Amino acid sequence: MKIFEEKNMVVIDEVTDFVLDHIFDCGQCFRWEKETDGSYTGVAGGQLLNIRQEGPTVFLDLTDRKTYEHYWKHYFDMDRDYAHIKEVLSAKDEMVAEAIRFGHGLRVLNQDAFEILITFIVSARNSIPMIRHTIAFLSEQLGHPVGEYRGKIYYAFPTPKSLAQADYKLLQEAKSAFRASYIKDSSSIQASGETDIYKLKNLPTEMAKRELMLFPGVGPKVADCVLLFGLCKQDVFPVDRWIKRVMEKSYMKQEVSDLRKIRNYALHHFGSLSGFAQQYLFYYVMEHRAKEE
DNA sequence: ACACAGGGTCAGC
DNA sequence: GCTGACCCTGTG
Repeated sequence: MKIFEEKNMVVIDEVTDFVLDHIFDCGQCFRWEKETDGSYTGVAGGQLLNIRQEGPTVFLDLTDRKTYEHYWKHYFDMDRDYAHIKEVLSAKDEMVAEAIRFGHGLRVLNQDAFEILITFIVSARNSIPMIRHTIAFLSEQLGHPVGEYRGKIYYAFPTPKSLAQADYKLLQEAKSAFRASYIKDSSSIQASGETDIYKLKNLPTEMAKRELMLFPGVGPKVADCVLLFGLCKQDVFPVDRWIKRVMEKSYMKQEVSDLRKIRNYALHHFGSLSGFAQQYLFYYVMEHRAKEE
């Protein structure tokens, strides 16, 4: 992997195990939009970025390499050896091996923990297009502008304080529906400092999970997503309705109503790489769901 | 038209 | 431990 600056771009050459379509389409993030030229534009950590890929070469629309080194490098998890992860997981079973062949360029992004908390509270009993809509609306209404790109203004994700103080009317306009009070109350907890979600990164996974589930609207599944996508914990296995189906069908060979049993089965099977396995499997089943039967 | 499902969680038994 | 309700939108 080589990194250099060229024509006001930061260029990463000879990248491996990296495909933008897999990364942005696998359901871990909701704020990247695909442009007509195939590039993606989005906001993370209060920063605007346009990024595109031509085979093994990735172009980031940044004037300064330091911005990459300081923020985006970690965001895209560039220091991790995905070839090794894929090799270890593929040896576990044929189902995950197939999912990895399909989503071979997937990476688990290191996203902002508070943004992930609110986003996955919104995700409960919701559809992906509606989640994207609600998060975009809240950012436009409550987030501060971070820049303009191709004539469009982009906004940061709202702060805990701004969401805690938001009118219910606005949260209704955002179509957050019955999740409005969860958004407000969870944001209040973070804003008041009653619990600092960012400090949970330093706790063991199980302890951090218990703390997360004290936020209203956060159950076992959302907590696992916050741990995986926002707190750098990979020994988790978020079980949603899609993962439930693939685990019942391809692994446990029976219907399982207790989601904890599915989670424990997967954690035992995939070990410390469970979070990566979950993402490969989720992306695979989501992209194949329409074709079944 | 209208039932049903969509990255679950919570309150009430 | 189970069960139903939850708000709203897209789909057949």
